[in-house]
Amino acid sequence: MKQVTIKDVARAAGVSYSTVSRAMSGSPGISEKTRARIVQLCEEMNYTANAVARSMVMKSTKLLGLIVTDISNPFMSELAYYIDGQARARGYNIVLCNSLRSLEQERGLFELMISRKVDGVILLPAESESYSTLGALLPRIPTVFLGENLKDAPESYVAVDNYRGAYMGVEYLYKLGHRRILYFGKRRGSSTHQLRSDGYHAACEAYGLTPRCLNNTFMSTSIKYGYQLAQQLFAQPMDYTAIFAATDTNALGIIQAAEERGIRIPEDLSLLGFDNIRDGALPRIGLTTVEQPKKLLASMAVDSLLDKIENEQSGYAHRILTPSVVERSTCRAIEE
Amino acid sequence: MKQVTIKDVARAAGVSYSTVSRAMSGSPGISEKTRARIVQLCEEMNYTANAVARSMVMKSTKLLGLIVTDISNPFMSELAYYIDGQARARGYNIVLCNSLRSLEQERGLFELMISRKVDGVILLPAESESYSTLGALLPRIPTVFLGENLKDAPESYVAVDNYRGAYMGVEYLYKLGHRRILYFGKRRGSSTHQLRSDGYHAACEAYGLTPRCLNNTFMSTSIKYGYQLAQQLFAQPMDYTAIFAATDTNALGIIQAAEERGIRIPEDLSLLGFDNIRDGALPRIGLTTVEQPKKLLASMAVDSLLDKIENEQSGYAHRILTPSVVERSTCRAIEE
DNA sequence: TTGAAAGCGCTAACAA
DNA sequence: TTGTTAGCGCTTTCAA
Repeated sequence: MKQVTIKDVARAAGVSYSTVSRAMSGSPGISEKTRARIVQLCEEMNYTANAVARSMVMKSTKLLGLIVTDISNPFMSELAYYIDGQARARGYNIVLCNSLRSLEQERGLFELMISRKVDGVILLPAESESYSTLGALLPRIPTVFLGENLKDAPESYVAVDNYRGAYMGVEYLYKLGHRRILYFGKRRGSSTHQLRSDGYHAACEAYGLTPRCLNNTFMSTSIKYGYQLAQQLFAQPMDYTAIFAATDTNALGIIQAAEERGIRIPEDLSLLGFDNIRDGALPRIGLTTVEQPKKLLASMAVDSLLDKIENEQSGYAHRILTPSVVERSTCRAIEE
Repeated sequence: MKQVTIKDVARAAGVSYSTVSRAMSGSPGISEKTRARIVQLCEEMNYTANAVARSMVMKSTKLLGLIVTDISNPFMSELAYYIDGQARARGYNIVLCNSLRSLEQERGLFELMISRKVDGVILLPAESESYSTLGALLPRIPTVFLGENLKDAPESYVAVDNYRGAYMGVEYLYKLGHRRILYFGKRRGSSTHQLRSDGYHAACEAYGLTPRCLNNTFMSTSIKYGYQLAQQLFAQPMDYTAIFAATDTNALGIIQAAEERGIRIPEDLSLLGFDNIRDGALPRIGLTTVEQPKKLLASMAVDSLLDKIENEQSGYAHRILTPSVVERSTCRAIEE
């Protein structure tokens, strides 16, 4: 396990170590002959440059921090997949951490990233409060927020237009003939949820519909909580023809509760989700939903961050992507 | 963005920088008074130790490489979640990479990990061939293979007992009354698949059943391929009462094809999976399956690796965990 | 209890 | 074209 260093190679080749460094890094000012000889020798000696030492000198680790709340969540793991691809294509690797949706943990991880000297961090925030919690830490390292809309905060973020997505969702259901649409699962403390809810209300107003909401009173969003909420809901008489779920995970919970209660989707009830997580595409589920373009979100986040890093831009950018409705089989047209 | 270094703090405190270092690292041989004063000053100055410089000196990055084939795969993202948790609890962070199930990529990533000087790597191999492809690289960095069974190779791994799991699966179906069980989706180039298939055959022999197999001829395993394979299968008359799918993803593809064909599960056909990915637990799916204990696999992989690193053990360990059957709703008892 | 100094492995400015 | 040398920010002997 003894590591071969640049010195060992230099000694063996009978040159100085700057020559070896030049040969390896492809810098100019070295004869092709020497370079070839040295590169060859490096192979033979199993020499691999020490990236830590290089980071030290270059003041760049070529590492990006990725802080997510929970990598086992399919929405986040899909984002992570694309982020890694894009980052690697540009010569960076990813240090991954889970904040467990705790502001405290998140802050600790952020400090860790600073001390690890990653070149920048992509943050899928634990809550919309994250921005203020992180406060003084933010200027110390290039950061882009992903997924959460920070409104006009002076910090880079990329997110989908949640307001518009919700608006489009209502529009879609309206055109299918639905007039009584329940909005399901809004959670406090998330600007994403707030915007979606606002979009829903605006669309209702525009189409002359009476808004009706069932909020999520739990701390986070998951299939389980969606299920529990839906159980309460279905205990009451059903005075709506469609449910617009704040997230796909909520929708999945609704499906489960409906199943148990003998409510058929979409025959008795139409269901629309938001996010387009992969599970929604599964057989027997076929969830119709508002899509977040995950690949695009990921690559824009990386590009946005690298712009900041490589061009040392001190400004910030807000990028808002447009969602779209993905039709599958949980919504149907009705005549009322 | 100018970084505050230990020197700045030392200057401000009017002490040498070794004193600051001692104060921060909690080493002995420094008066409580000075320590308190310096710690206080560090806070005020926003000093954060540079982990890269420390790695340089300590010859340890406190970083673990995690190479998976595809983090968006739910089985792997769940493992990654637990791995991060366990690693962080022990003071390490994770550098995540996707090999895209390419041996070539995987090798490149492995070299990258060596050059990044991560303290060790956890590898979810692209293929069973990975072990030999990596060959000469393996001795250069502590590694543990996760998920794939390396038989008696002199390298650490932790995996589930795939042979036994398959055996148990057949046993389970047998007790439900099934006598004609089709094994579905074995893929070449994976020792995991080979062992499961062997277990299936052994159990058939033990119970006097005639083995019957449909192999996956694609390069990898996914819902899509499972679906295509199942389409072919269902074009033929059905002379079996249960399918044992090599993986849950295969099973999900089967469900889809069955759905389209009007084959009811479990009324017309029982279906058993393997892995217990989270999607299987979804409403309307309720896949009965052989479970891999993911949390345990993850923490054993981390512990196994850290043992190797921290105790500088040069040996290796093989850890095989026992799977179990998770009953949900895709299998039923029959009388034949 | 504290300070001085060496050195981790590398890059780059400057000399030769 | 190549070599010499000064750091990068830190930890850790060894002396004081």
